[in-house]
Amino acid sequence: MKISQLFGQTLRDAPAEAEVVSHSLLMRAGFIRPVGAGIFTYLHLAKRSMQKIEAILRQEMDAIGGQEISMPVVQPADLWKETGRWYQIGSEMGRFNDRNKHDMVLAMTHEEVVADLVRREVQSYKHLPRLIYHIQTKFRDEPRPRAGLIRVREFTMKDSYSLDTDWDGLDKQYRAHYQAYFNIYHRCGLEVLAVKSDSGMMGGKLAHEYMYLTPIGEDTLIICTAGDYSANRQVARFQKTPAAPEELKPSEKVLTPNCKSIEDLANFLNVPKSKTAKAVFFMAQIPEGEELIEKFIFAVIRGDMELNETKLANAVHARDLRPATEDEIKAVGAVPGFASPIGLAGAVQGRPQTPSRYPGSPLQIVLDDSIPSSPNLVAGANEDGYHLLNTNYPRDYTADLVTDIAAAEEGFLCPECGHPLRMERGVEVGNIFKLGTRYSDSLGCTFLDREGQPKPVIMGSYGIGVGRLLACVAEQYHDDHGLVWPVTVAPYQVHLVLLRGKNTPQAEETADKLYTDLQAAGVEVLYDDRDDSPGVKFNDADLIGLPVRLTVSERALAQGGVEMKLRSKSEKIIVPLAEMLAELRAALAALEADISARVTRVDYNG
RNA sequence: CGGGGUGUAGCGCAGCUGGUAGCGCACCGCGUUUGGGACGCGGUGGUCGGCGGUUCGAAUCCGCCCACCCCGACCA
Repeated sequence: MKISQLFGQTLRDAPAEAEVVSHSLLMRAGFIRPVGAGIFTYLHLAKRSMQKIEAILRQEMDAIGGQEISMPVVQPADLWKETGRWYQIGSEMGRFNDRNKHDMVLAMTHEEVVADLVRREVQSYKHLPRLIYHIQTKFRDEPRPRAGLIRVREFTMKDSYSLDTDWDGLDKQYRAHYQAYFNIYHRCGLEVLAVKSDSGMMGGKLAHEYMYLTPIGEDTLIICTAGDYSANRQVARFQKTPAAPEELKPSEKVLTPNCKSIEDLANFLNVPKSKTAKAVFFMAQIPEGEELIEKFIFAVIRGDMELNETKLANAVHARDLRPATEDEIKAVGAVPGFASPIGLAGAVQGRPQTPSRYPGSPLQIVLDDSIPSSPNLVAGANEDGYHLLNTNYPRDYTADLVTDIAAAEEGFLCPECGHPLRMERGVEVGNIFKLGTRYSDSLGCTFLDREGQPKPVIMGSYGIGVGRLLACVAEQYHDDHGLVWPVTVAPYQVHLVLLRGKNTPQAEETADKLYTDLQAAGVEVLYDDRDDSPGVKFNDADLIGLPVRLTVSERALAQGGVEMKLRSKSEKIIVPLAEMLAELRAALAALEADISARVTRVDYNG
């Protein structure tokens, strides 16, 4: 491609809204252009890079037995009604009516269509296992698109779906993806970490997210400093510091004016926060059969820890969780700032464990598992200005559920080895899910086993966002002058710069010939044949960031050849024309070898 | 959805004590330049986000709306 012919141009200044470096550089280098919030046009350079990534995706998917298909972006809503997600998913799903007023869905993922396909095609265990995948556009009406290609509304994703007769088969395909995904990222030069994650709206059993660690990431990760454990903070476990055993003391009401926070309370009573119980209130939407029931969730956690909403939502099987309003808190008989389960109807000893006849919403009391093992805690008295000393579970109150609902923090201890945990930010560049029978059950994907018995197909789903991956590579590979693409992702391999001589046409003729010769030899060349000054051309070359730069000029020819320079290095060498192709191939091969060396076996962290 | 911010030429910005819009870059033409974003001369390009109001007169003041960005909520 000649730059003089290239559609679009580089920008000297990035648009003011581009805050993260990948967004800014991809804009300036002429890779992407915004169309709307979270919606981009990919210009030729970006398109080529994405095609490189897609080729890697195809190779790695094919290598683990995948077969590529293509499923539609526009789908009838009926399928989504069958799985219930039409109702579960909120406004992030693009919906519209076709001309016959039928509800239609813009694909935000493809489980429904896959499952529908599977129930039509798979009848026998002989049809399994299979792995199908496609690379397709998806639309999610994200509440807040941001950071250029990192979080967009319309994007291209590779998603694959494994189909198995049993859980061992799923595990096998899951592990195959686990490694294949590392291969994909490593071949793109990207350093990632696989962490255990919440299975969220996908449902399912086990999930990993692949994280590119960066401060601009939206996810918070908990990572063991000794390397034993890593997880998304949403599901991260940790070792809770046990409370010292004590005799249970009788509870006692004390005046605690204006002590509405744990901080105030601990200071006022001069006790550590770990000797207090903190109450947090939510309204949860919980599916019961066909219906959604709203429940008041009364969560209690030791005062030295914070509540983890994802853990709580999972514990009560809530579809949606929001903080309760002050009125809703009062309606269950609790006093905000001075609340505890003690004395609440439904929490009193001897009462039924699942109170439902309460004014307002049904009440569910959930204790963090730190509470039963911590004696003599200070808790609210449900009376303005008063707390109770020495409250003890289950002596003083009951709960519906005791489980881990605590949020991991920097410095907490690793659940595996006890070393301190650290927190990092990351961008999720892919994920793998053991779906199990979530979609097989709701859409009726069954096969007949050897005994002729119907069994549900066991599914897994696995996704990688192509544009986000590209953006993360740009985040990892750039310098002050621009992008520095890994050779495997670069839109072209070589940036050929012509500096026209003022006296003779020799440089131009040489560059033109080199351009056609390299192309004929199968080298991908971007040829800067423009009539611009050297500064402009070099700066653009640095900005676009192709791995190898060749400069044809009178000066270089006078020195006996063409100048070759790697984008990632500062050294320049003069290569005689006769050796150019061989030298170039060697340089590219060396770059490829650097990448290949990164593609290694990764231990499965299940 | 809550909080904050910004909308003036393709991009970056000024103009905002009201008087019919400007700078740099980019772009077009001519000439000079040619190894790190060159220079001269001459040009093109804007319903000042939209609608309504105040006023003799609105980019500027007021109201409503929209878009975009940031923080949070949310998020396979």
